[in-house]
Amino acid sequence: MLTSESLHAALTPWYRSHARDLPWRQPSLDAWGTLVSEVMLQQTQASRVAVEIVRWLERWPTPRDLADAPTHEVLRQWGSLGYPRRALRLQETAVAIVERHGGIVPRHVDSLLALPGVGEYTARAVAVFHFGDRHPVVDTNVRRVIARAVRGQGEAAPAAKRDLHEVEALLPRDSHDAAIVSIALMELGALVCTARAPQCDECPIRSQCAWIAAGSPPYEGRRAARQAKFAGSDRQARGRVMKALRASDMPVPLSDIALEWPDDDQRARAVESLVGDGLAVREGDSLRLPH
DNA sequence: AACACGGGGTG
DNA sequence: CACCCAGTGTT
Repeated sequence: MLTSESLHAALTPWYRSHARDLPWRQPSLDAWGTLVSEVMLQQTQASRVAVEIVRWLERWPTPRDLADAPTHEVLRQWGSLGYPRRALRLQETAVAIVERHGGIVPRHVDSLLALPGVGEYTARAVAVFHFGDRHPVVDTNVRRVIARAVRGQGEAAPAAKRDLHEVEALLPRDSHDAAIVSIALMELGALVCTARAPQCDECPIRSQCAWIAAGSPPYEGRRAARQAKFAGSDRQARGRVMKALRASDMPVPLSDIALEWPDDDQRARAVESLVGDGLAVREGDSLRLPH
């Protein structure tokens, strides 16, 4: 049986001895650095973010710095981290923080949630990991650990609002202890209770795990949607166009873009959607990054 | 609730 | 090669 007390008791020493040394875990990191890290970590692996976050914060250490940067440089620096709309939203967030909060990252979840590109996960991650407030922080790792340890299921069901309440019920009363439980649940999901081949032998909550108790049965319930194939997709086409735009200091002729992605219909959709997203600007017969 | 949205790591 | 990744916004 797993309680908030037993969970905290098992996770705290495990986290202390197993936590990875990642840039966003430096106690000296400020709220802005934490926020930028969390945005980069949205759907991008920690190992890749660990490299880029350092360079990013050296270049734009404060919201004001990023707010004042040329957008084409922001998109170039974002590079191949993926989902470049995040870079646009991050700069918009920097502007919003300057305009609405005097350049200071807000502390409360509601204010954080109001920032572009900041959702349920990111808002709480900043409020908890930087400011030390008490909130459930639910990412894909936490959903999987809870699915197994509490519900005895091999994988997480599709994300839902109820996940927040389920995790909230497992948090210790003390906000500092609650923050440790949250970060440790995420680390456990990343290192031990993994999606593919969980290392149950190494797990600090093995004795409390409902999935182990049930004999580790295969998952029967409704699965979260699988991502569509990337190769040959519209997403890949967009990515290829963006890569060409990042590589050039000048507007890129559409005829050159055609060499990057020969399929006419798909290329047209990619260019159209990138322009619509504000990631690219048409200039005559060329395409360029926004200024 | 279901999709679109990058690109790379991993078994 | 299939699956997965510290999610968010839109429909």
